[in-house]
Amino acid sequence: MEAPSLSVRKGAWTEEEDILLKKCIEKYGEGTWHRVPFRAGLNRCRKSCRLRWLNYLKPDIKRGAFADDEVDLMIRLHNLLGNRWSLIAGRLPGRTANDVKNYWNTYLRKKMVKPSPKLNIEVIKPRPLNLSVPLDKNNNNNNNDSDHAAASTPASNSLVSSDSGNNSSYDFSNDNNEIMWWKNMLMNEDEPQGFGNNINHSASGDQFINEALGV
DNA sequence: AATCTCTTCAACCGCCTCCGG
DNA sequence: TCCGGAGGCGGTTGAAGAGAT
Repeated sequence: MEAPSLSVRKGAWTEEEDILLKKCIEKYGEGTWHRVPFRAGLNRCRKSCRLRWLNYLKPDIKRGAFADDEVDLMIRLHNLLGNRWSLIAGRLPGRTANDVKNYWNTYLRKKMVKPSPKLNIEVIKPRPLNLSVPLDKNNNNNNNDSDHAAASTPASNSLVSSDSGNNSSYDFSNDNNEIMWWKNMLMNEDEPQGFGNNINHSASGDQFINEALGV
């Protein structure tokens, strides 16, 4: 619960507040959000500070319209994960969960007027598949198929290659299982039987992600 | 030009999970 | 083991701008 401090400020952030928050994060780093309002001299709650930073002020945030390949990837991930916006955003470098959620609710939900049986997903429990095909770092196993655009896009590069840049997505370079799982999922998303067979539906997506991230 | 309606997206709210004491 | 605080997430709201009438 928030400390019922005398009238914590709400609503739109001012430029001045943004500057204060930015300076504070630059100085102390992210985290310990409960201390941020005090450190920054802001009359805002910790959640508001965190949200403002993550959704707007963070330097690597990508602004502007979603590219076709980002949308394609988003749809595929949504088919796999459901409304797990933070997980989806984690695979879209520079995009925030809020961006993804807003985009989905604004544009894509309209298109999915009635959820097809395929979209009526029970959230799968992602886990690495045992693929015998070695993963080519250039992802050339199936890249002749235009429908697999996601696998050759900058966004998805973070899925299949070492992503040592400063974006916030997970660096999969040390986890071939993770790489292969995602690769397989994205490529076979049109063929439910393609990924359903080897999946243990007893675990949760979170569990998988945690395992994959080694947490 | 004025008013109404729709769209967009930043921000808030409430809940859940995790972790340390 | 229990409890409280902090972090994080998804759903929802509402203000502002754009477009339509």
